[in-house]
Amino acid sequence: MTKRPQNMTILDVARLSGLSKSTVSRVLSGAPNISENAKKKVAEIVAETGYQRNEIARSLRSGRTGVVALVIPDIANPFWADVARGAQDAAVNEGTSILIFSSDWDPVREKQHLQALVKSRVDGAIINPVRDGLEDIEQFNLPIVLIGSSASRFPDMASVSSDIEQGVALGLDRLASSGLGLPVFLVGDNERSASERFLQAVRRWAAKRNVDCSGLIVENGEYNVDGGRAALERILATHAVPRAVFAANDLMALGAMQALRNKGLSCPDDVAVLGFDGIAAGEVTTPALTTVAKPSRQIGDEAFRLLMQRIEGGQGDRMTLPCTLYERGTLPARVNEPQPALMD
Amino acid sequence: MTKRPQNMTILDVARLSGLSKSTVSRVLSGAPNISENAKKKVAEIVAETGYQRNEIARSLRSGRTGVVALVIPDIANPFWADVARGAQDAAVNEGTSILIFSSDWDPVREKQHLQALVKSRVDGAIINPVRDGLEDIEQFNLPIVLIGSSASRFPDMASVSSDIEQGVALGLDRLASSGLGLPVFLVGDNERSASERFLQAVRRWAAKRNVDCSGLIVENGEYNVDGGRAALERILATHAVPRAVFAANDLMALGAMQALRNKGLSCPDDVAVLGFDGIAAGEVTTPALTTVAKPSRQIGDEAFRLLMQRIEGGQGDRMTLPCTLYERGTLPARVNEPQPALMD
DNA sequence: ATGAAAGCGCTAACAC
DNA sequence: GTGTTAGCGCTTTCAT
Repeated sequence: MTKRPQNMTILDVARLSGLSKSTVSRVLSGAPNISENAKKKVAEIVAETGYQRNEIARSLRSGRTGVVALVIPDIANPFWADVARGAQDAAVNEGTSILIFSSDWDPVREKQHLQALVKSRVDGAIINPVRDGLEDIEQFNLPIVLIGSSASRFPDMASVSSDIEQGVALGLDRLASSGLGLPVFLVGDNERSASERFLQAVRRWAAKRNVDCSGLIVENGEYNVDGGRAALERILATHAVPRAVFAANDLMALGAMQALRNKGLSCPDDVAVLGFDGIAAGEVTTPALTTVAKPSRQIGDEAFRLLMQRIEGGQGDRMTLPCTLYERGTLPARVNEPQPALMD
Repeated sequence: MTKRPQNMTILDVARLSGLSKSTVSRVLSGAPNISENAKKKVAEIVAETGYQRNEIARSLRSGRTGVVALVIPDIANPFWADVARGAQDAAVNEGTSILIFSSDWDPVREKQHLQALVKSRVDGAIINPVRDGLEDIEQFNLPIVLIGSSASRFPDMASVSSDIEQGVALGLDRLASSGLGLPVFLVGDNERSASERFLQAVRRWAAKRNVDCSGLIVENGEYNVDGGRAALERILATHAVPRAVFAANDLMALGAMQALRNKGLSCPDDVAVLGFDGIAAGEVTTPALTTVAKPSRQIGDEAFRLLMQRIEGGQGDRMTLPCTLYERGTLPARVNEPQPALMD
């Protein structure tokens, strides 16, 4: 009966192999200048006993834990789950684990998480800040990569975000190509800065295309299906039926479709709906949701890579990934020539 | 300019407060028999410097990391994301962090994760095993709580799962109450044991209700929307159009709805569809998916609690949570009296 | 009530 | 190439 691997220390391996602690340690970390004999001996003992290095002790010396944190608003939201998946996949190959924190759009919760995270001594963190409260974390000079639209507010930090401006233009041009005018807009209200950036992109697009956007109809709502439904219902109650709805995220777009159905309005014949995210749930509705897709997995993937660079002492820059259009069934066919893409 | 909290040690606090290392440590861990003066002094210094205990060093001594692992097939699958959310919420309150591993239905991946997890010296793990390979982990006598249907294969381990048998009966009774006969079944094939349990429950129900189930039509498919669509398409190609489809999970049920639509079949008038999971995406389809819902968040929540009990040295038992029916739009109205519930 | 000292399991100088 | 030794930051006897 050999010792439980759990309780074996490097000292036991040393004794069993007739070598010293340090030599065993060297073999285990693949240091150069080790005799074949030592390597073999250690390998034997390890195989025999199932010994595993205690990573905690290693961490204590090296200061690195092999764990990074991912702080997102809601793991149960498909978009964020996809981002997590991307980061996760990238991390596995590096032998790194990911600690996921859902802040649930709650700044207090987020703060708790941030504290928990520096306490856990993670090597770095990928963060989508709910609000602007990054001050607490900045002082710990922990390697950080920002994701999402708040990146623009911290110009000196590494970040990866999707190109909202390009995405909005993509969507608005597509709407225009169906001969629809400016749509009404549904934006989330627990992601203020994201909404602002979205609307700003709309105005910029209008300016470039010489479209009058003085009478923009915008409704806020919670960042979920019910929020989208309620938001469109409010618009329907107070305005003429719009020709098109552009939601700043897919969940709200799905809600908008429900609101239309409830009113007996047909989509896309009466009202066109355009989403923003590209979540899988948009494929299963009738009609399927046409949407501007953010590269969610890629965002997670690139953010992780950037973070690793930063951890390794590199600079890690800012990255903007383009959006693409998932053409499905909630827009009418095109009637105009597609516009040339907007360039800055 | 005070020292960076990151580099401050308990020794610095000791020096600054004129106390000894040990006393400071005692104050910090709330030990009894400390003078008010010492408490005050330490509190001051901590407030002043922002000192934080190094959890890694603590872990090294105490053997506990304050981190638990959650191993699930796919974080991007809404059902599992919900489970994760439940566990997460429970963990926050306990000051515990959760390491999430997606095995992607891949036993090799899972094995990697399991190793990574014992290396990280987590305090315990909540696991939904892809296949039967739990041998590797059992030897580490790490506190473990199983979730999902495989729990039944490890009768001596703590577990929480949903009551498949009751859920299946619930669904089948509901189908029967609409005057529909036995449905065709769509089950996932990368979750063998779950599928078996599901079908077994079907047979048990048939026996209890005196229904002939000799000619059961069952089709396997990947555990996702496309898998469900393809599976039903295969059935449609080789059999008469069934009156009802019962999918072992919601994603496949959604796929089934797509297959029907593609064939020009109406749901629920031509074919009824019943799902199993209760994911949010089922609410947004037209018609919305009627489904037997597993208590996903609660599963995560209870699993975490059980795990904590086990970590604290308790036994932690086995727990089975009932399913409920989300009555939505993919079944025709009831025509028969509801059957009395099945009892064992 | 507090201090001194001995480790937790490992790595990294520093010797030889 | 390998062994010796001194910590990493903390908790916990054991004294006092």
